[in-house]
Amino acid sequence: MSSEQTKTRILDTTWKLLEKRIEKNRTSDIAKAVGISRQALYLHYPTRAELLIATTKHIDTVKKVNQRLELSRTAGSGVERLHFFIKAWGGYIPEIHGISVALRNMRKNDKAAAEAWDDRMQAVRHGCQAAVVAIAKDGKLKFDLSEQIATDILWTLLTIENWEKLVINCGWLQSAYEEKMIELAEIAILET
Amino acid sequence: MSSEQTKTRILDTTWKLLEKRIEKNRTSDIAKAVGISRQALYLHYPTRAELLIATTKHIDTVKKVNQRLELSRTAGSGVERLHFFIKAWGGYIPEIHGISVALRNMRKNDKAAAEAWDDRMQAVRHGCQAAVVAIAKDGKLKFDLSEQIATDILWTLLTIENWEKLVINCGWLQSAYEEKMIELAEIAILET
DNA sequence: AGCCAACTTGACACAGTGTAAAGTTGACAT
DNA sequence: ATGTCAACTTTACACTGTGTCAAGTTGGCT
Repeated sequence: MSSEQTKTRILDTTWKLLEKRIEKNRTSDIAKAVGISRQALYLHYPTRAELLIATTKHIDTVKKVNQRLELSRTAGSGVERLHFFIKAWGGYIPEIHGISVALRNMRKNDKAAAEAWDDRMQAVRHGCQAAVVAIAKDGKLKFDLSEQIATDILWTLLTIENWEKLVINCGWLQSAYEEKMIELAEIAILET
Repeated sequence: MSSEQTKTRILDTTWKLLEKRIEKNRTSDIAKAVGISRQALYLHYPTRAELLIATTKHIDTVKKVNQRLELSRTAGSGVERLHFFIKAWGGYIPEIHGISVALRNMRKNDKAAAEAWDDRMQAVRHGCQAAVVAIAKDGKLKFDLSEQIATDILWTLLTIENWEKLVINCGWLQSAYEEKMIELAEIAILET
């Protein structure tokens, strides 16, 4: 078994494991699920944080997140761009929810995990900002909002935590979440 | 030193400790700060979760949270009630932020902590619901929103996580947070 | 035959929580 | 003044999960 093959198996297994049962996250559980020893796992990913970060990147590659977000870049208007972005990111959240919980839970203890999480959130913020800038260019941004404040609001609305609250706690359908988020984002930052 | 006096000292110290430095949360740190041995701490609060939960209740008592929320109950209109509630709860978040971080961090491992946290969030939800019901009674609720959906939205807007994002991450002033939340809540659930 | 990469087994260090047990101290009751 | 009791101390240890260390196995390649 080549090192690369095993690494891929590890990432796929970690992904699947985190996707369903949120418990049984320990390195020993993951190793068992992959079918290798815990030490072999450490051979490939020296810390739990690195494993989770690699898994996140793996999911991004497989799910082609960049390609999804590409759509919003080609949008004609700022408002259209906002729609595409919310659908792309909002629709991506369910795919990364499992791993995001694991990564988030490590933040308090692990600096590397905290940085990886923050990086990801900054990437989302950039997406929000791009939509806001496009809207401002169209003259559609609410008159009393700076681009920064509008970005703050959009970024806050679109957190994974808010998705969790609405879809998991409140039982909203994914489609309802996406529609409502678009509606809320619009009334929050667009001039009517 | 009577047991009650010591318990109060423990709760006050835990409160102060969590208010500033978020690190140095360990039972040994708390005991040291109180000036007693770690075992004496366990004598009064047998688990960390119980200590944190007791601290939360202690803060509620000292800060008279019920009294604050009372105001919104005496409001004339539904909209007024919404304002009072957002100001009361939104203004309370900074007071409990430290302890809320600690309690939240325990959720994944500790059932008692998870329940205490969820209880608290349910209490907030009830406040949101009461405002929504009052607004609906005035005929001011958005026509396409059920009371439940409106409550979900309000509840989600007013999470501690969103406060953190805006006030801590984005650097908003507390006053800006409160004003913006009132504005957002209004445009999200009120019929214009 | 010899080598090397991928793996295994087993032991152990470390942090933080919680338990157990034996000893100290000071107030208060008789 | 003596005994008792509650509040506390010190010391030691169990447990979980992460990460380290070291020695051994296995199978393919040259």
